[in-house]
Amino acid sequence: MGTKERRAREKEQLRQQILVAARELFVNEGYENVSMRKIANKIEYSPTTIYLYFKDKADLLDSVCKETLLNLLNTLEQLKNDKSDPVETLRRSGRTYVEFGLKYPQDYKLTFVIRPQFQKDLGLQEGSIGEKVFNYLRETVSECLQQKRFRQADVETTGQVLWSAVHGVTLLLIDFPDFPWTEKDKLIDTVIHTTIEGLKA
Amino acid sequence: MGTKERRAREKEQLRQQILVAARELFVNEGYENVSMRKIANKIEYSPTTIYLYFKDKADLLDSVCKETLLNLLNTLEQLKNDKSDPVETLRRSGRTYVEFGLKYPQDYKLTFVIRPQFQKDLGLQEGSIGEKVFNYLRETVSECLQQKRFRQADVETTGQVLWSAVHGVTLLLIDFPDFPWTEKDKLIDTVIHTTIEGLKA
DNA sequence: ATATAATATTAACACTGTAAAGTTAGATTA
DNA sequence: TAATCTAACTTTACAGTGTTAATATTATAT
Repeated sequence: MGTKERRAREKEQLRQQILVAARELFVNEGYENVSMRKIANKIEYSPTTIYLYFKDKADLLDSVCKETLLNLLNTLEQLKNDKSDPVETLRRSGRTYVEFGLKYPQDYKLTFVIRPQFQKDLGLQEGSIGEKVFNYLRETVSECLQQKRFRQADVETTGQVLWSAVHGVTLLLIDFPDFPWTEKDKLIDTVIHTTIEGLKA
Repeated sequence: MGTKERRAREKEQLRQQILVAARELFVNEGYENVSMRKIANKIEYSPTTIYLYFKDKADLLDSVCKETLLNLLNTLEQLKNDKSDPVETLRRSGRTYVEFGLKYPQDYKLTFVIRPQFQKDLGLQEGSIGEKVFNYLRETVSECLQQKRFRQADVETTGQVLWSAVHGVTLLLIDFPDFPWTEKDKLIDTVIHTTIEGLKA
């Protein structure tokens, strides 16, 4: 009598299907240019079916972003395996973060710019994936501080400074692709290097 | 026979009226939540009248943003009057930039996040106000480098690193108001201080 | 076979940006 | 002064939007 389970599985499958279609469209055409009808068309269901699986369009965005954050978290955590120099880990985490943003620029903007606009009060609350990502940063920074590799400072502020730097350069590179940037890799490296040197000083 | 001039003046007046209404609505309700009809209502004209003055909604956004940039430029250039320490000027410019963003958060997002999305290929091209703002940064950085206050580096990269830092912290503070930030002023100061120290190292 | 529950669809509402055509008032010319 | 022209503005219309309520369909359990 596993029909219930099968149904639940099927239901979850369609949910995923919607999510996949939504992400693909959001990423390629931008959140605002994607209509519920477009998503529905893609999965060959009627538009209103989506509302049986997601509260509204913002909820759909929310779910897509959570996936993105999970993705980012996994990508970052792979770095922590080798127990080398924490400062080096931090540097590589920074690079990985920016590269993640540039590899999936629309995903990045969806998650870190557009979503906050729609989901007020999303303060990376407890248990959220966003919080886990920031915790990763906390831990890495914490090690650097414990090993006295940085000037004395609190973990929170230090983490936030680093986040600011990588967030800033990522968004600028995404949003102003035609600006006469310094060679991209050089810029990213310099941003991270400068910030880390600044934290030592 | 100054009727022609009067008419031109009246026309410009209405243009300004539209711009003022648009800015006010964009800033209070967000670009996406403002319809042409809302703007039209506010100025008590029919919606399509706006199209006699602006190509479309994105053009309206564009004009609002140009004003914002001019505003920012003026705010920054007031700092350059006192010919004190260039590093100090840079530090104060950074603070002023972030404060500007936090004082008019919607304006800031409109200009530095939303506009680029709508106006592809806007690379702060020659003669643009955006370019002038970056030129301000170039000059200030240049002085610091000439006076050997920073480690040897090129003006462009250095400017871009600074921009990344202030842009990053500004947007994070705007977009995640509920995140458990370090005390705001402390964070801003630390971001700028860290970056500048990093440039010295 | 029938009742029940789950799932999907149709129709509708109040909006959106904007193009095209129509109107009106004021200036220019005859 | 009367006719014409022109610039400014409005009306109407279209194709699209997110979303709700009512309806229909399908699959399961009795």
